[in-house]
Amino acid sequence: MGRTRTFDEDEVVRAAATLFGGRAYDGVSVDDLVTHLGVHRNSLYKTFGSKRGLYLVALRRHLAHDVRPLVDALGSAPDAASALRLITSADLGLLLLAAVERAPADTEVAAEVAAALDAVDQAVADALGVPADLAAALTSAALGILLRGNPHGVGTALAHRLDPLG
Amino acid sequence: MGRTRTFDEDEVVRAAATLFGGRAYDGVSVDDLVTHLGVHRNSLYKTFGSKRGLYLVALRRHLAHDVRPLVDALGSAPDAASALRLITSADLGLLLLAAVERAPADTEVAAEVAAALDAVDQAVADALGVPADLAAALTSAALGILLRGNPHGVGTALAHRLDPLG
DNA sequence: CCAATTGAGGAACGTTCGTTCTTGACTGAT
DNA sequence: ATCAGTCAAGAACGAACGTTCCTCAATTGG
Repeated sequence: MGRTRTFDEDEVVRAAATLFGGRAYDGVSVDDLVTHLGVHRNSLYKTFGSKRGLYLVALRRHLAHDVRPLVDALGSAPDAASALRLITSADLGLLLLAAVERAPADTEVAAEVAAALDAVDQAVADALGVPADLAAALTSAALGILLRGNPHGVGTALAHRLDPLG
Repeated sequence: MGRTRTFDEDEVVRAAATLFGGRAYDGVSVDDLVTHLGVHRNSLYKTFGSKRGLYLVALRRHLAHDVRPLVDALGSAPDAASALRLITSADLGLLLLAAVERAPADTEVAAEVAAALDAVDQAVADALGVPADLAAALTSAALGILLRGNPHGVGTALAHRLDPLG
């Protein structure tokens, strides 16, 4: 039944997530994808429908493979400092970029991002036993630290001050 | 000596900053700029050299008109909660977008953004008398809250918990 | 071994991008 | 009144974009 594939679909999605996590959506061209992903144009469109289709799949993979484990780990965070450390040491580049750049222009992306962040908030709230708004604040703070590349372990500095919160 | 301008240069730059603050750099076309700014293509290129030239001027205007006043106000912030409130209620859309989306691809943007954030960090550190890394953490936290649109006054929730810091 | 199906390969599509060119209208100084 | 200089107006440029089409190679079921 037809020729066998020479590319691994999950591998392609993973590489796409890396590319999209590194620069803006419009900064990654289909040529870039074809070149770096080891998949042919035709196969890309046959498999994912469009550039946006591949982006959505890559985003969902990022959420499933990078954010979900973080949420699970947060479930057993003993205090705010630990939670902050967990988030700030996670690889959330694509989520961040999606939130700032794509969500305002793509409601489907916005929904995925909001759901993912809500899950993180919930995990923080449950683990620390703090109100929802404070949990959201902690998540936001961690994202802000990630945004700046967590210079000089800045996350740790805040974490120490937040310990009494737990 | 020549025809008089029919557009106000500062008005154009201000409108450009608004546009660039609302969506990604590549999401704002020159056509968009020409349409919304009341300046003609030719004048745009004559005045700013290129789309990127206009972007840089708009970014610098944003830093001078929106970030600088924030830094000044932070100078007399009595405690961490006040500082956080000041930052989270500022209009920093373009700075945020520039930091996440443009800085990785444009070293000049990266330099402007880094300098601006450093100035905020410094103001926070001076006003509160806290170490540099903690000040940077506070700035980062505020940026993270802005990133999520400060839902339900989340900034305030964190601010109350940070009061003992001041 | 042939027919049917699916992927690979690459050229080509129309559109939109940022930028430039050409033309004409307006202004101030000579 | 004229001339040089600036701006407005919009057509037009080549390049790059996302997408589609066509042809050939490879694989499986009859």
